[in-house]
Amino acid sequence: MDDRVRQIDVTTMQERVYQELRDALYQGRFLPGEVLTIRSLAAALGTSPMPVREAIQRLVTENALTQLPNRTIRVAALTQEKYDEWIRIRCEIEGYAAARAARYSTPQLCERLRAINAGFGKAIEAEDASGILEGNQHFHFAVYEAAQSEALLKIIGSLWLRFGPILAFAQHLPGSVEMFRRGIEVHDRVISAIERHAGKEARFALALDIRAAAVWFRRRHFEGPLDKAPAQEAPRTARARSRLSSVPRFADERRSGSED
Amino acid sequence: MDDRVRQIDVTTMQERVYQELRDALYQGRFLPGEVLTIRSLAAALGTSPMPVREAIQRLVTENALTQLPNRTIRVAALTQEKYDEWIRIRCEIEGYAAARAARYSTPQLCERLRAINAGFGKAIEAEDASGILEGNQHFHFAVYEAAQSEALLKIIGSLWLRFGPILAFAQHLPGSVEMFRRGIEVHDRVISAIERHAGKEARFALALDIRAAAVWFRRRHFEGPLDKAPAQEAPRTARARSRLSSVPRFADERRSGSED
DNA sequence: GCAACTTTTTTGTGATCACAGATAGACGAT
DNA sequence: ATCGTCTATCTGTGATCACAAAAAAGTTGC
Repeated sequence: MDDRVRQIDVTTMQERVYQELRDALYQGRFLPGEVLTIRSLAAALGTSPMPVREAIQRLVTENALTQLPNRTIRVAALTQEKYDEWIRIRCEIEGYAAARAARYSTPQLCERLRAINAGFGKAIEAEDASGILEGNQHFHFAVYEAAQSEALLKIIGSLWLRFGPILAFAQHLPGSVEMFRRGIEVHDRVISAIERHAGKEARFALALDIRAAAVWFRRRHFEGPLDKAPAQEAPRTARARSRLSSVPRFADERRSGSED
Repeated sequence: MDDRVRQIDVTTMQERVYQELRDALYQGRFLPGEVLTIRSLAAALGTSPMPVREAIQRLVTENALTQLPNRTIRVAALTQEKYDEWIRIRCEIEGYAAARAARYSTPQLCERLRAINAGFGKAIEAEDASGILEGNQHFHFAVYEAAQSEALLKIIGSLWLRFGPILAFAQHLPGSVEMFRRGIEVHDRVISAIERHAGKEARFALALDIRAAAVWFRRRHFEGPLDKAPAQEAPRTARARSRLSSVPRFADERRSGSED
């Protein structure tokens, strides 16, 4: 009716705080284990503590933040066991999303995915660390959106939230570029499977992508030297058995007479 | 040190409010779509509005409650599409939990599951409506706990939260006893698969259990006459194809050239 | 110099207040 | 009788206050 004024933001303060904290976590602007205080965040955001505490509580229920018995709030820090646990869950759920994407796939979707993956490749060649992470996220969520399930997307979003602070480390680790470069091929596999409506293959390829990155990162992060510095030289090159045809598996998964 | 005093509850008010609301939702004490107001809940709980609003926000992020653009809070109501969507996700995630339970299964676990299922059967024969729901929940969560993944258990808990208000309807629908009686057999299948460490079978059987109940309920609830009364006579008996050997499927799942 | 104690500050939590938007009911004009 | 308006009430939201527990800093005694 009247275009002399623009639409303004009508969302609640709390919602905006929540989104801002969420973005910050996604992008790794907070370190794992870092302590957050309501008042200091409120000051930084320019609001009163009120919206902040509600936003924080929401993030605690999503497991993105942890509340110690002291009631101190920290950014969730993953032990190796928890890490493995969440990775397996991610493979399952995000694999399912990929399978559904394959069901609903269209030529337009595949074209879009290829374009995103090409951009991902460009960022890798340019060694643009944050661009790499962004491109990877972009690709994955393009697949998940194609699953056409709002509920699923929301669940996956809260899964990713846990890995944001950790991924921020990854970009500073040596060899990450080579790691992501291999990711391009796996992404291509995912696209190919989606294109052929091959749900099972899409699921497998996507789980492979998650697993490969997870195993790579786990080796540097958890099994490396125990210094505090997160970006030390990782001595081992360990290129053995990094062909894409076999799925890397965690230790306790070496077949126990069952298949899953 | 001093046993003249007992341990008291040191959790925060907000946490207790959250748990209480959660229990109420689980047990179907709130109707789907029911409007909740902070102040009236606070009065009913005997606290100030403060802890209530935080607890409510948490439940909103879990999708157990919905916040309309008016900012009114309602108990989440599922459309048929959303219902189907969530059921499929449940099959996937809870099926995965069953597969993991099969991996870690012990004779003690199977014994326990059989005992729980026997209790479930007793409640059915006694036509004890709330006992039936409780027994069913008990069985399912015993399986999920056996998956030995805290993270997974939490996710599943929030999935179930959405179905609490709906399940409360189910117990008043005619024919629910027969429905649950068939559930006993499926539970037995689940147990058998877990006992044999057959992950794939456990996953399948558990998904079957969810699907069978979901399809049954969907028919009465969404496809029935559109009167407001939730517990009217369901005219159709529709016993066709209710043998346990075939998985009931939703309309859009009749194979589209892909498998998932 | 170091340990134990005391004081001060900081932190999360709960209650209360203030306010704007929404809702419903009463009232009045047509 | 019906539609619109106006008012009174209710609801969620944000800010501020009050308080107890914890942490940090300072102080004292040996």
